[in-house]
Amino acid sequence: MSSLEQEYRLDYFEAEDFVRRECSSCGAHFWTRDHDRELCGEPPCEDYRFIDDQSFDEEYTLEEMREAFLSYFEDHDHERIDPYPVAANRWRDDVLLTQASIYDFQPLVTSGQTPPPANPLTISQPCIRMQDIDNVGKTGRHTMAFEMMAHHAFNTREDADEEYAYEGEVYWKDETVEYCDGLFESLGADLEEITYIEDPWVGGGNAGPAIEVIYKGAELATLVFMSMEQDPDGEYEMKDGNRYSPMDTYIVDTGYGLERWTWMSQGTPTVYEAVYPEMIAFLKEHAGIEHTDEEAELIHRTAKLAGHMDIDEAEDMETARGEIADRLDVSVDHLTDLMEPLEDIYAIADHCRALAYMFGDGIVPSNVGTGYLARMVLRRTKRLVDNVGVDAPLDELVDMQAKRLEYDNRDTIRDIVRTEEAKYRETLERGSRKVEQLAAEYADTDEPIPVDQLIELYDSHGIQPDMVAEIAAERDAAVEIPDDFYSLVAARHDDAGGAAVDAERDERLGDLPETDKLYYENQDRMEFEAVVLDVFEAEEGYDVVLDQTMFYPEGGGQPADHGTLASEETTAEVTDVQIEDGIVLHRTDRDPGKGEFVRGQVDAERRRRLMAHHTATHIIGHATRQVLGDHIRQAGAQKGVDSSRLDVRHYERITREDVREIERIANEMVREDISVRQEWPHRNDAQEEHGFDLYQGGIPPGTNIRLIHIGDDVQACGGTHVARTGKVGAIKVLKTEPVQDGVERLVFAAGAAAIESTQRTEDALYEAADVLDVNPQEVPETAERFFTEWKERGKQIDRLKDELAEARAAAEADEIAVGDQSAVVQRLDADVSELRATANALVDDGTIAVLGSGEGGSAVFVVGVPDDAGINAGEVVGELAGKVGGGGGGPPDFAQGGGPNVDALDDALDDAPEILRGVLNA
RNA sequence: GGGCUCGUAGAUCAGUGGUAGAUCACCCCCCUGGCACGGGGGAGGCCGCGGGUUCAAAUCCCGCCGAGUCCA
Repeated sequence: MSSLEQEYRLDYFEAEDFVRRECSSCGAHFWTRDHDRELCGEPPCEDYRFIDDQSFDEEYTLEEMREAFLSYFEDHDHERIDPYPVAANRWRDDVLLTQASIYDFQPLVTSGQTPPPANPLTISQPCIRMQDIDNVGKTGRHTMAFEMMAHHAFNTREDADEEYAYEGEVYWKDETVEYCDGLFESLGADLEEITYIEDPWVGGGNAGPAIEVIYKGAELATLVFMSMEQDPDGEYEMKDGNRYSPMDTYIVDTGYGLERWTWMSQGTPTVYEAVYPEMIAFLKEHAGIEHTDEEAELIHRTAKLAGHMDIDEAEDMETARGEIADRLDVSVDHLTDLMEPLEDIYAIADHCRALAYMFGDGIVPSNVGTGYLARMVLRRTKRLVDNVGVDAPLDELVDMQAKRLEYDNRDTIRDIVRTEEAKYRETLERGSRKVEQLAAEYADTDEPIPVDQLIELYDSHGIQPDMVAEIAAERDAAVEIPDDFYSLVAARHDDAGGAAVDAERDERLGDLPETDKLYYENQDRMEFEAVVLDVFEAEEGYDVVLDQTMFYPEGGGQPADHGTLASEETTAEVTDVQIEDGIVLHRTDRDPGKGEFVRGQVDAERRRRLMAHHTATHIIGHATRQVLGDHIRQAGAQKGVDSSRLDVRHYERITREDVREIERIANEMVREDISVRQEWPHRNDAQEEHGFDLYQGGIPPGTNIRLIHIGDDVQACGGTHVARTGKVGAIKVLKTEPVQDGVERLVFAAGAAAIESTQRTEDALYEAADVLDVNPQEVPETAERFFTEWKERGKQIDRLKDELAEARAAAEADEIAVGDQSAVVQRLDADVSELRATANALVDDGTIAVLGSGEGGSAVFVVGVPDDAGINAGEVVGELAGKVGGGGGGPPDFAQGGGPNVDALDDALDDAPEILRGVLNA
């Protein structure tokens, strides 16, 4: 094992006369110009020393600091790059939110498959980190939403075996530290105060040496030198216990917290007051928070110690607050009363900024993925707003941040917030009713509401246990919340994850050249000639590799082409086509023979339908965005021969009116017969010109990417398309359905399939009209009338049955005596409800009723007994039913039963008087 | 993507194999000068849809549709 210590002995440190020291408090190693320094400088080893103090030459606003940073690096040969969305799942599927600037370049750039947009580059990337959520507002420095300013350089080793999308070294550790130092100097910082702490970094399968940069008690930057990857045989063991070895690419990954730097320059009590002072002032005013001079002074003194209110470091919040109160010599209660409303307000401002980023970048609230995170943040914010009593609507608060961040979809953002708030309100109302019921149930007992009830309320109904306690208290019911509540919830979600292992692939594939893709050269040609390079035997049939092909392999939601491969001797059917590492595999039923010349013929009708549907998918997406708003983004798509579907992110159900409008716009695009253009620009140029919305179906690798233009609509797309929109013929939306909360599916048909589906719908309508014997237009009205009449008749029949039953009961039936009571035993073949009604009528007259029916292929009994007759109807029915091979039962005064043996019905009824007497005597 | 909860009158819900209920809202009547309240009466249900088990299913089982919620 080798140590990383050597990695930190930089020439720059040497030249600038730094010394390496060990912190006397935490033991960390750090570099400093101050040769007498004992402490590393980071809380909890030291307090904040910049509050109410001038730490740079000037005070900066957030915008000014961002500009100062970016222009410093521009002046030092870095290219400025526009920020990426906060929804990182738009270009990678391993994470949900952008948590650092390097996320923008993972995995394609960091692995060397794709060139960076510039090298070196500088950026200020909005980020959202949920893991610090409990610290937000309390420490004075934690935020959920922040901008990570950064400078990145992407390097490859001289002796790298493979080729990468960038070459050689731009710069490495010495220059990185020098830039950082230089930035401090340009702002007028006291360089003696800076400490560079050695803190190796590990994450996401990569690792490397790293340096934390501390100034006056605050961590202002992290300089990461990503240069190793996980490797069981690696020479370095890192703090996660895994082994790592050097990689061919090595990357400068820095992070400078914009908010911290701004705060440092201003020396305000908290970062929040430095970053969005107007919003804090607004919230204070609308929550009615005012402070005396004395209180304001105490808040200032508290702020300098707030670094200790870190739940990751402190045992718990109350203890931490207590320690601070001790040091300030005030009572904990006083301090808590003073600080808590402020902490809530800080958190609200921060959360609103996070929400503005999320909704501004097109995240739609949902029960899954990023949408779920957005929902959680919104609900948490709503609770804080209600808790501290801010008398302004939440959508206005979020809008304040959206305006500051210069989003232009602010109306949609407000709409989403309002919709989501309403949903939350309903959830709360539903939940409150449930809790009130439970509370009422347990209020009478001495028992508290059981924990498993609390878990269910949270897990299934979204009600926080403290909310349960609040409501229960009003109903005088007790609640005990266990400390490990959330781990109990987690225990209900035990995973039994089974990962399927892919079979190893034949090595021969690796030696074959990439297949020439003729389907991009001419999307209308269906015939071609090729040489069979190799044939693999598959489980069913063969996988044929050609030097070139017209067959489109399954991908981008477009199914594979079908067709034939014909050689001199044989014709093979192609039933599936896949692509692996650029090599197209044709699945066939026969072996065409390695080395043979073959003539390929693509099933033209199938391909034309798929092309029409693929082009139609782009058109429908474009039309949907126009109708529903710019936030509309593809969440998935599947093309087919008879219909296709497009899943889009949207926060409401798509209405019938929306569908009509989407269809209208889509078909207008078809009628305009717009040309469908493809091009292969450099990815950086494409992204520069069209932005991130290019990547509706994911981000393709490579230096150049394929774009499909349909009028204003531009998408990165690998599928095959018709040449002009007119070829699509017609587009018919067949239905819309919710796939999950926040995702709506549009199912539609194009071209011939559109006509066919319309015909099927019409056929159904005509058939219905035929049955009702009316015109198709009259079907809805007629159906409604029939349905109403049908219900009326049901009621009429019920009434008549009652009347009939009474009439039957009143009629002179053969009464027999059972003890001193009379009974009627009768067979009347009618349905159960009629028997019941008759029995009820007889019982009302004070007569025991034993009725049997053989209708419907089985024997049925109903036995009714007047009150205090001394006969259990259930027992009678039981015995009767036994005689027809079945069973029965019911309450003592009214029982039903039966059995399959209808032939024995009359005999059973003959025995009824005896049974009645027997039961009476028992 | 996975787990859990729920679909019964216009609304909110009870009913957990044996005659579909309550409260509010609605309609009519009584009480009142009028309103609120109060009293009496009435109307309103494919018990989400489809299958299965059973003599019998709102109730049990399976599938689907829909709503909600927690987790990744």
